[in-house]
Amino acid sequence: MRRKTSDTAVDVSGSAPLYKQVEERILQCLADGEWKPGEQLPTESQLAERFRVAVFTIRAGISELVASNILVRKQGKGTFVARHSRQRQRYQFSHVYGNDGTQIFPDRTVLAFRKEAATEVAADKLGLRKEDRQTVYHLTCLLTVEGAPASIMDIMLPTRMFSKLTVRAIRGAQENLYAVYQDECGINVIRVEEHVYATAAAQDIAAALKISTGSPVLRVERIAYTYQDVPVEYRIRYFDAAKFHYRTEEGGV
Amino acid sequence: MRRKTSDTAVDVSGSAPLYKQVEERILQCLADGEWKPGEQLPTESQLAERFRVAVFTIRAGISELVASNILVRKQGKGTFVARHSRQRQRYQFSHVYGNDGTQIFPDRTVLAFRKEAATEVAADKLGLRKEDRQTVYHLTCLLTVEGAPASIMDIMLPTRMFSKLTVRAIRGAQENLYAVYQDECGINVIRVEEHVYATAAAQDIAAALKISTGSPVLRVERIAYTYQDVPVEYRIRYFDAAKFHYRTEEGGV
DNA sequence: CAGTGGTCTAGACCACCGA
DNA sequence: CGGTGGTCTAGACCACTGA
Repeated sequence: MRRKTSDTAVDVSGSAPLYKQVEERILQCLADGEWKPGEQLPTESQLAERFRVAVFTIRAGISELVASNILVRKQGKGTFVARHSRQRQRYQFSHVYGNDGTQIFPDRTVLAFRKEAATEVAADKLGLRKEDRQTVYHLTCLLTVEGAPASIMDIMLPTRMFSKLTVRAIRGAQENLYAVYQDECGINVIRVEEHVYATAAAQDIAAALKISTGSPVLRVERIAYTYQDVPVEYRIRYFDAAKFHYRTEEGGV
Repeated sequence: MRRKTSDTAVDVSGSAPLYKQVEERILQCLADGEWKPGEQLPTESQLAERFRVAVFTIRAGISELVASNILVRKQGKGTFVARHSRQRQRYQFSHVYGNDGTQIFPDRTVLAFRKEAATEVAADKLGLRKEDRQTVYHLTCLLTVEGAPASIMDIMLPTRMFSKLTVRAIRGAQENLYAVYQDECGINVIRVEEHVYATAAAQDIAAALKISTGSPVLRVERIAYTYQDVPVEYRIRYFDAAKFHYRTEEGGV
């Protein structure tokens, strides 16, 4: 009598482990918007009852999502959907550092925000199908550090998903843009993929960064994904290579 | 009677959780060389007995080390110290991709291997103290993909740690150099830190890569660490930016 | 104080491995 | 077949939170 067969919750017929199914179910609830960023999930006991498994099994499922920064546990309070908050873990995905080794926290100035037809490349990166209206919001920003230009940034966002986005919200955002995506559009970025290229600065880039044409720049392309691997943002940033580099870490205790 | 006070194994006096202590203890055994790369650890029951905790607690500790790629579990066989094997997970730390999106698996040609005084930079990166003999093995390799030069690589290794290293072993290695470090010198790399710079190719680099002087190159610096954050390798690679880029991923289910 | 997640135990059965 | 890790249960106490 180890398992019950009349579960309304989890499948038992020899498939994946229960805790994996729990994880999957929770992920589905998140994708469906049942629990939105910042909100509290039911307690572990309640989830155990709902899914008809032991608390341990719920914990195992939640643990995987906590490790992925999708949920956060707060002892004594509850389990919550992670936010790209202004304070905590801000710049979670930022890998660009000053060449003196310090992490940078640039200021953002919106240079342009317009709706336009997606370029072929952008449509491809964002997985926009021909059938869809292939329009995107195109945001161009200048990033500065202590007043000096550090980077020029172009962002493409599918208009279909970001219909509620306003330039006002972007301008008002003090920190992470992903917090804006969450708050304004209910879109939760949970994974990013970055490609880093070394190039010589084209004329327009050089002008924006106030460096000479042809000097080395880092080009950082990013595709950001939400649940179920749906791409939501395509971003290109250029950095003056004389001042900045890209840093990663892998492995470790 | 939840815990015993006469443990020979773990500390109970209100400090870290037992499973963290287990993790720490295992890590210490690894650093001490009690279990070497590829070897099998005692079974979970045996460890539970040795550390005087429940199997669950052992599992929790081991799980963290498995997540860090330091141990591997094989169902039905046992738990083993992870190896930088020739087949599985080879190029665990490699983030360089062809610009067409394919991961590269270059061939390695040793151009030079000599013992020399560490430069100031290298001594710094490798944490060599003034009191120590600051000598390093300096390995220079050419990496090629289908015969075409892809990268020039310089590696600095403290001679004190790598006294058993031979150029023969390096030349004979088909795959990952870290497997050589393990097999020949008993040194286990568990973490790497990389810094990626965009630069214009200097004359010697350009010549080695058969590109024109001043064209954009990626410079990838790496510091590799073993247990307890001891740096063991300082590596610099240059790639033709027209053919290669650097790729990372973060987050995700 | 009650309720939450955090840690831990004892014990069960399962899936896989190799002799 | 016995031994390994993989999953799961039921239940306990602890540490933290906020009313």
